[in-house]
Amino acid sequence: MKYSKQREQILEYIKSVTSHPTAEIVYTQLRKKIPNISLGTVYRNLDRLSEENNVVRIKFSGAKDRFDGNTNHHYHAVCIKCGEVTDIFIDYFSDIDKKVEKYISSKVISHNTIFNIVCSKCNK
Amino acid sequence: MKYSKQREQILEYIKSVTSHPTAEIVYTQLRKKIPNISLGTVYRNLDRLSEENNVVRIKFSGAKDRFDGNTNHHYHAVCIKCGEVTDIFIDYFSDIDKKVEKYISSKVISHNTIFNIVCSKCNK
DNA sequence: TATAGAAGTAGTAATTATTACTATTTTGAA
DNA sequence: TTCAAAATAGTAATAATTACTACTTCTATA
Repeated sequence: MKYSKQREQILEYIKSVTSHPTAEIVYTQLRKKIPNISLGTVYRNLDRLSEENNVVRIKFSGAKDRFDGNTNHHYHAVCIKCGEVTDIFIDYFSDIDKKVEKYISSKVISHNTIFNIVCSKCNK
Repeated sequence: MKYSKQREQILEYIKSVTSHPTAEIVYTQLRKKIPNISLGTVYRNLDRLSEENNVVRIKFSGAKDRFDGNTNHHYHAVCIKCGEVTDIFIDYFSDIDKKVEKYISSKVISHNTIFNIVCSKCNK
């Protein structure tokens, strides 16, 4: 993989925030520094960076993909009112994989869980 | 809600299978009975049926939505090789919601979990 | 039973998120 | 320095779904 200024800046931006931005948000933010960067470049690089586990792609059902610079395992919670995504730093629930494995008698590789919450702001 | 032959047939089909079909699969199947049914009608009715909890919409990350005629709570497992979706009839893990609730001190409404597996066919 | 108008449909166009394409530019090993 | 491989900008294409519109079907009521 050859160096590029665009990819460096994309990674730097993703690592600097905890807001789980979409590709489009990354694009509009980076245009402040690299005015003629293209949306395709952002998509392509986020793709490659997540392939190489430098960022995490969070696929939400029915919504744009979001990206997370924190590659340590954690869960995500999404507010059903405002859509904000919060990190949940708790251990991986390996016991539920075992339970399911027993049920289907096939290998369980992993699980993806999103918690639907009402965030403190929206609860007022 | 007014009766329609199309909606009746869509519901009947969904209730008769356990294959978790996509809207498009429902469409191609129903064309055998109602040759000029339109894809938009299938989408609209699956939408309404799931709004009214007569069917369950399963939103997979990065894949087409699938529909399930079984409205009793259960989990789903998807084979990472062939994409087949299997029902997992085990109790809802309410304890993990409580754990997360404690962590974020906001109300947890529910969680959505998909298990990534290798099905028995693909394991050979 | 006839009918009016609300709700539903078929067929098509539009939208949204993402990926693909292409001509040009950048990178880095020799 | 050079030059081919890899990356980019800008645009076109794709895929899933939703929206629109003219026509059809239901069904409550006269």
